[in-house]
Amino acid sequence: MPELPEVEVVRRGLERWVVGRSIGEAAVLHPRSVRRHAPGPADFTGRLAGRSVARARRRGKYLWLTLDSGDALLAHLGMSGQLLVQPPGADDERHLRVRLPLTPPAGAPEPLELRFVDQRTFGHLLVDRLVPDDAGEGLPSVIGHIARDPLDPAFDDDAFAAALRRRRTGVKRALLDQSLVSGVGNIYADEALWLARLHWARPTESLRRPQVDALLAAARGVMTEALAQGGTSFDSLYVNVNGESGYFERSLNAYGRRDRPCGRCGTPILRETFMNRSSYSCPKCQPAPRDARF
DNA sequence: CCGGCGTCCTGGGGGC
DNA sequence: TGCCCCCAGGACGCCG
Repeated sequence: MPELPEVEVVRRGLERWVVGRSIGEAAVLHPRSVRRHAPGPADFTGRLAGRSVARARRRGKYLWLTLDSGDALLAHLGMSGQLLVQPPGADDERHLRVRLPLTPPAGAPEPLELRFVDQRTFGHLLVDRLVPDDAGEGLPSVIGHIARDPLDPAFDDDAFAAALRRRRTGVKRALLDQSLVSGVGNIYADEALWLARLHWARPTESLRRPQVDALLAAARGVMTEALAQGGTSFDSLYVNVNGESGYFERSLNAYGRRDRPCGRCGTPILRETFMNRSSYSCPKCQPAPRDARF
């Protein structure tokens, strides 16, 4: 499940392997993977052909390649998406959805392919115009509503705290709302809440500023640590986004740990269903509020 | 306008 | 052994 750290690892891989190359004739092997490209697969392919890649950028879980046309190739990996850089002769992956030939810059050694592989097709690619954002930088128009993420230097803690307390909902639902703060998914939400000793159903309007600060610090800490561990595996030709950064095996305190002892107090971790997904928490360190909001 | 629910999708695993 | 159901969940459309 790629969240911010995994997507950032992919972005770094794209920066290394794709920036400076040109895209050839793309092949859309599964139309669902470009379903958000409204003009359809042929237009998708046409707007990429011959364009060179200038930058690899990211906001939250979205990442995009800026093109010399003023467009961006925007990607969301969903639950199971991968972007792989392969030699053109490599066997097709079982769930290969889109193939993007990369022509080398003059004098560069070998041709490559960028491949979008996605078992469950929750992810997608699209080509979109870049429009200026609030800082005057280019942002794909369709993600104008996506907030900055906690690792973005321009993330505004004060504005976040104020917006959070204006909400009338539970704190985990707010953390997962990408228009409020981006990049946080189910795993890092549970980990950040455990670190900040907050229950997922805690009403946002009842959070005091020190608790908001603790929550942000926890989210930043857990994502920075995951990034440090995941960032070690992208120096091969493969852009690593298997969603298992090694972080998961060693360092999770709450997520997926049902009935296992809390690392602080030993109380068995509780699994509850919320928003059609699992929430893991320590019932002692993160007691449910009386005025729980879901 | 905003909160919150339903929906999309596939492979792995458990139960019988 | 095979079948069926459940589970994983990000983001958007839509409803109240």
